[in-house]
Amino acid sequence: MPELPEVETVRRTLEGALLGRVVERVEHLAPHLLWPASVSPLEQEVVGRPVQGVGRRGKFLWLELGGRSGRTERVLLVHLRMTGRLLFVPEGECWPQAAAGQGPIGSTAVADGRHVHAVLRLRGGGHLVFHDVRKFGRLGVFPPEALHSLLPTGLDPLLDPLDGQVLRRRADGRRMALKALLLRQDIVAGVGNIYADEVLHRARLHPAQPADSLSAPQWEALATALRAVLSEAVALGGTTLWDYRDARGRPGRFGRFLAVYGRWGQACRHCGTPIARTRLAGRTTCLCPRCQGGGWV
DNA sequence: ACATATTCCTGGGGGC
DNA sequence: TGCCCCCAGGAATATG
Repeated sequence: MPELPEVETVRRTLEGALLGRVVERVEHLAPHLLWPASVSPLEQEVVGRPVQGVGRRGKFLWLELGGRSGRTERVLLVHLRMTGRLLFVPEGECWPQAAAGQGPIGSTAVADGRHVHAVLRLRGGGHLVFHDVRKFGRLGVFPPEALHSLLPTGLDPLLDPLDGQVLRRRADGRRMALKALLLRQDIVAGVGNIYADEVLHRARLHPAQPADSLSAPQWEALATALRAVLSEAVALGGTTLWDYRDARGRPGRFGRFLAVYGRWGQACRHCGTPIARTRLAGRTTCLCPRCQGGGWV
């Protein structure tokens, strides 16, 4: 599922493909896709505007759309949630095939274009396609000054300065389990279920450990693990377990370096102990009982 | 103020 | 083979 590294990979792919391109037409727009607060009608708000930039914060992604003033006059804000894909389809390719992606995983059941919920046709050829099997993804147009109120307030580990002290201040004495803390977008923005488990394993911290029980070195280890794991994942184009594809239909390559997520029953790469699976904060949670020991439930 | 449950949605897998 | 049920989860919302 797209978390920070996957969204950042999509952002980079789109930046390379869309800068300077002008939206010519909007097609196949499904009403359920729209954020209720989106400026409408969407087509009127985006047509004729050039893409001036592609931004990201946490798991949110946006296209900066220009206008007569030369400045960014609108943003097209996107959240992919569980199975959303933003796909750039160059001139000459057709979008149902591009949505299917390549490779062995997730390449079935989406080849017919059933799950395409919006298409932005670009002047001079090519499309931007929003594809989403589970329809959780959202998209909307907003004035750029509205962006700050829509984005998550948490620290983005790859955009904001982050160390142990900053993280501890953000946690603000909360007693909640570390896993639940990492999933909160108003504390750390961009971490989802996979990277929460990976980061905690890297930091040698138990997912159930209460946040208010961490020592200063443990906060430091957590901050370091957040920056390290997320940037390593970005460098490999993110993780594809099932559905994720970048904006050119390519799967991520970080999956084979996962330490714990999806590896229950297999040996911990660090100590050989079988990886355990449990349920925490309502989520499947994977950990090494030895590396991340400490007696927490 | 915190924690847990529910909702949205579909495809895939297990069980019978 | 074909049902039925459950599971996966990001984030908003509701309830305890």
